[in-house]
Amino acid sequence: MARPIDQAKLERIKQAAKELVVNMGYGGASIAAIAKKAEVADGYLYRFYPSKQLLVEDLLRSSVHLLINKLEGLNNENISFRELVYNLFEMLFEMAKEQELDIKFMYVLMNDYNFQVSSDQRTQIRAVCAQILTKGKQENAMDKSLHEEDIFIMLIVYPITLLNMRMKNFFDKSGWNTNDLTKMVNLCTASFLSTKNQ
Amino acid sequence: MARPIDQAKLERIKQAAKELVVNMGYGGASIAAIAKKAEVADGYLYRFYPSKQLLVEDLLRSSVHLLINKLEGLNNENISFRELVYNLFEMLFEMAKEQELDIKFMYVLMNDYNFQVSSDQRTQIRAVCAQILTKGKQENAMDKSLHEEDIFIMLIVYPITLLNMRMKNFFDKSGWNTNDLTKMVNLCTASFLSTKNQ
Amino acid sequence: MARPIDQAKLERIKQAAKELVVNMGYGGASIAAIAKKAEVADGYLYRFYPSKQLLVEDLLRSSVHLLINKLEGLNNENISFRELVYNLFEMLFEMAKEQELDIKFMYVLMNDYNFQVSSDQRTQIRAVCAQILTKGKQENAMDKSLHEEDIFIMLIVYPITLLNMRMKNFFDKSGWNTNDLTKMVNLCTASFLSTKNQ
Amino acid sequence: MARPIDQAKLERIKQAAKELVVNMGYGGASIAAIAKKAEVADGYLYRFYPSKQLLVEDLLRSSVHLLINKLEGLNNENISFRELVYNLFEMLFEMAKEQELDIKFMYVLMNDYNFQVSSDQRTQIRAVCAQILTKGKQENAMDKSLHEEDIFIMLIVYPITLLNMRMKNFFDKSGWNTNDLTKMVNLCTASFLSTKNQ
DNA sequence: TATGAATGAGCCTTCATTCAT
DNA sequence: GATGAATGAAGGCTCATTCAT
Repeated sequence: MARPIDQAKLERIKQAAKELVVNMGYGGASIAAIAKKAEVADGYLYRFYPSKQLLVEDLLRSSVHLLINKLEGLNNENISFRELVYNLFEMLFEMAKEQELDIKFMYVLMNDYNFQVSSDQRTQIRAVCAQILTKGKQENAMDKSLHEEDIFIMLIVYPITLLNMRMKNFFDKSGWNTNDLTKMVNLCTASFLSTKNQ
Repeated sequence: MARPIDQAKLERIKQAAKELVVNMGYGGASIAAIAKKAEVADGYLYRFYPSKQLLVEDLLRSSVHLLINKLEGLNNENISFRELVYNLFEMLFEMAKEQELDIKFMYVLMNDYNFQVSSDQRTQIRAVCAQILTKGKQENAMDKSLHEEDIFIMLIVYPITLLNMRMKNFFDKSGWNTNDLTKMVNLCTASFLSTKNQ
Repeated sequence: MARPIDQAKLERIKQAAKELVVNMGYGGASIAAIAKKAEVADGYLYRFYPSKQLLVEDLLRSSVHLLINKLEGLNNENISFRELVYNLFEMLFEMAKEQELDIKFMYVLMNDYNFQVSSDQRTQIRAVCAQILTKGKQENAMDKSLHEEDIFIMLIVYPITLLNMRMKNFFDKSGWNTNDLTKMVNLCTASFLSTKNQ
Repeated sequence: MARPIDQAKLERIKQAAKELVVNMGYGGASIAAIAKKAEVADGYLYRFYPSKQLLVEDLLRSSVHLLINKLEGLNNENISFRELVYNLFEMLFEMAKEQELDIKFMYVLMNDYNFQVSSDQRTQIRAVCAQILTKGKQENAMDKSLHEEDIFIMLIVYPITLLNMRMKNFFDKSGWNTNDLTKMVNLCTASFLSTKNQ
């Protein structure tokens, strides 16, 4: 009977919040700025979220959720370990293009003092890393001494960091191509065979 | 005459600012809190810095400067590439203990959106990475295809990230020891030999 | 046709508003809270009242109206002055039990700075007080020097204040009984004979 | 070395707060309005009080403290019970002229939903009332059945209510004089002899 | 008729910065 | 030089009110 919630508005709020957090940091993403960018009334986002903190937490959760889903999808495919790494990096490359905002957003918040990936999502991530670790060891593609955190760093942090360095032009390089992809896969898989070659 | 006193106060201000930024985030480190911790009047730091932003920028610059110096020092020693990596990581491990504040401070600010490593320091870092790259290639310890940014990521970002994961207890691991050191050196040097082993 | 439904809803709104004003204060009684408690849409009450202020004013008017009615009823009975006082206090005691809400509501709003008993109701109250005054003087139950406001204070403000002190547990007393009633009547009627006994 | 706190500013803040609470109610006394009236920067009062609530609580406490002091002073004088009542009312009459704001302020807040006289001050008030009660009974000026709360209502609430009615022109009467004083003393003392005369 | 989505003014509060002393 | 009193812009958030449906 009343007019229905305009989902587009909520979507614009989320989008605006993400963009502003990415471009100005959490502090720079003021409620007023978000509302203005979303072309929405100042206090409107409080219809959906009880606080700015929780809005951003929810967005982080969504972005991480997206990543976890893709990760789990890849992990369930019946492919070799090397292919897994390749597909994973390829997926991240694509995300960095098609969901650039999500990648940047995660990058910014994973390192922000006020935020943390929630403990249940951390558990999920850890579980995937553990499965990958097992698979890698079974295929002899991975040194016995490695731990989940090594997987996490090399398969997630490493590519995301590199992509962000490129996006920020940290070393006068920007963009990426198939060569980068191959090189990174090589570097990564080589790292996992560490002790074998010492 | 009054100089020594001033310097001590300035030093206290810097220390207080670092500690508060590390422990409370940039937003949580209010001028009033910094001044109180430094036992100095609220407005006093404006004798040295025109704004809070510039104070913190200066501190970041100092911390990065310290890191660059150590990096250059290591690079000038007449040692093998593997030893270089070992010494570098060892140095970072020690910094993480003895200058935990600097490590954390850099970590917090390198990813904060309001701050950036200055372009001249970025150039310096790049230069050191380039030298290390050259050395590594000369010694056949490094694949031809590698680039300065790979050096940077594997030699700087990787260990700092891991140390921070441990400090933040991301995967229920905290602290680090010599085993970690060896493992990391192995992983890192192996990664640099990537294509060789494919 | 739809009228009965409307009336029920309006009644629920009024009741909810009263309860919330009494329990949370004017500020705490938000339109949203009132609407929710009344199980009615947020904007619905604007069909009946142009503003929250006017809604509450109307409720105050009703409560005062109820009181005035009872007052006038008592005054028209053919009883002695002392009986009048007794019946009046008894009536207030009962109201405080059966229409606790109205008593509290009046108490809260009569002293709230945003509200005032309307001047016509003030006139009515004054008229009743004047009649009681006349009756009292005729029966020699009341000193010549007394004025309508003395009637008002002793017959209305005094018992309501006492009831509220009891309800608020101001002096570790709560509740009231027939003893209190008799005592109050005594105190009140005695006060009206003031100069006689000096 | 720094400029000293301008006590006049703090005083202006208190005064402005009191005036606005009295004239607009707690809700109407916005921080911005208080600051403007006090000719002081918006957030300045937070140097002295941690919140608006606590500012007003402090002011209430001061006003009540003033009243309690005067009450205790009167109670310690070696005078008859009737003189005590007379002096007390006279004192309130004077307060209502010279500290009109304090009287009004107390009146408004004692009935405001968000405030209460603190429990220690309530204890003090009760103690004074108890002493007066004892004195009155010793002098046979007071019925045995009376309680502290009767003292409080007749000696404090009654005159303050009347003064406020006059100040608000509730019944087209304003101001007060010696006649009122005498009349009120009579009424009050008579009320305390209630059962004697039944 | 009745709903509740949407608005935006205004609230309390914080804090970097200025400047009189 | 050094202090800290004082400022005021901006922040997050609430809520009475409007109006499309």
